Amino acid sequence: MTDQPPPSKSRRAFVREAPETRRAALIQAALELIGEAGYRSATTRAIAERAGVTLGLIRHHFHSKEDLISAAYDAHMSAMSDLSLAPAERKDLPPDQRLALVIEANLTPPVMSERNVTLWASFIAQIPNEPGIRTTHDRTYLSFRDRLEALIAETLSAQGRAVPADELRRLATSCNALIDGLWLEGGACPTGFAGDDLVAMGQDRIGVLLGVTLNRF
Amino acid sequence: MTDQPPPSKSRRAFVREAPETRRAALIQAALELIGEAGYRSATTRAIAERAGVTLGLIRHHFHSKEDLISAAYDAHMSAMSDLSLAPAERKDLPPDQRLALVIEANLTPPVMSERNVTLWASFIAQIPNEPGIRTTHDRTYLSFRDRLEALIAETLSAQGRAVPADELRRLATSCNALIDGLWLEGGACPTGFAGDDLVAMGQDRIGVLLGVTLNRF
DNA sequence: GTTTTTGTTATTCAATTGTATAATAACTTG
DNA sequence: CAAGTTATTATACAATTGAATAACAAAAAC
Repeated sequence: MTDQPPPSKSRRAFVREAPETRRAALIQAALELIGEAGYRSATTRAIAERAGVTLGLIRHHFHSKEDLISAAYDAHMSAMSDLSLAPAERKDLPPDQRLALVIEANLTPPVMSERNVTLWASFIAQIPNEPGIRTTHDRTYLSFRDRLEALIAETLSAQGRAVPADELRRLATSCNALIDGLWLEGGACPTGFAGDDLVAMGQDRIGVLLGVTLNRF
Repeated sequence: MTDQPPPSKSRRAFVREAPETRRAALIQAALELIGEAGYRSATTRAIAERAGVTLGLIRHHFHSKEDLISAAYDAHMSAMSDLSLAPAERKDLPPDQRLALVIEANLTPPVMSERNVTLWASFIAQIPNEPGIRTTHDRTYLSFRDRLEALIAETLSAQGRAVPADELRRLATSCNALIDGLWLEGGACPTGFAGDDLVAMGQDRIGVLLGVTLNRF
């Protein structure tokens, strides 16, 4: 069927792909490897093999391995933010229900997973080495908190409640911390919590912090 | 003053130390290096140099580098637990004040620091590689949560309130998550929060979750 | 004081890593 | 269809790594 037409001297057959395609494939390969077996397993050779290419392509499409890792961190955090904040855009739902869905998305797969905790920890641990990682971290963290803050403001406003800006900021920071902490516990101890236990806890406690009822939708 | 009596053939002078001393020195050296510049910088040679010995000693006092890293993680988590839970033992103080002090200890240096976040993330990222790391993580996590749960129970009980065991467990899990999340944010964004802002937030929000007043001691 | 023990140094080794360079071929352009 | 572009492969290289081994000496045992 798919017999390889032996080229002149047994050189591996290949297809030219668009740079964006190859970059995306290399990024995905790096994320898979780090998520599966940690940062150490993501060598240039392993990444290239996972992406179905040879080692040299990394240097061709990225300035260095460090550059690839930074790009992978950026892509991963963007994807996770989009996944967990997707319910916030559903304008057909009331804000309190959207908030409950955002919490649920954060505390269920695929956002909450052992793989993602490993990935996240691997990148955080690289902060002292690569300045690009810190920049991306700060940007994505503030972006998520701001969008969560907006959703909280909407929720409170819909109930006729108004809070000062600084108090709103503290509320968002605390709720963000609670979500992060539960996400971490669920991902690091995958067997420690039953079913939607963490989701119920998250919705319930954030409801208490905000003075609203979020669960039981 | 301290001229070295040149040994027979320019071999480095040394002093024999007790195994526990050397083990502790190597562990501390590893923790310093990982905390300063991440896991990658903690090579066997760098650890030995930091500890003031030569490379071969690691294999003499530990079965492997992996064994040293596991021991370092264990020692570090124990030290942090002791630091942050020390106020819980002060029987001269009422439980609500002890709880407030535990929260404060968790959200101020030396427990909350960029170095410690880097350290913690580095170890978590090693979980897929070394099974010993996961064991230590689960043990220290559950130990901290249990002791926090006991302190919460004491606090509520002192106010004449009793909660079912399962609800108490959820309360402890949520409070632990909130503390972890704030600790993480403070350590990862050292410039993002002013003074005791995080401490006030932690005490205030956990007070809300428990229905007690913890701040302003 | 002599012997024994073992903590410690010094050196070597095989494996792996990220990167660099040259050769090649797939696709594009005209 | 011919020439040019560049994505891709193949190979090499210098540096680093964790580990292994042998030589040595400091302290203990006798």
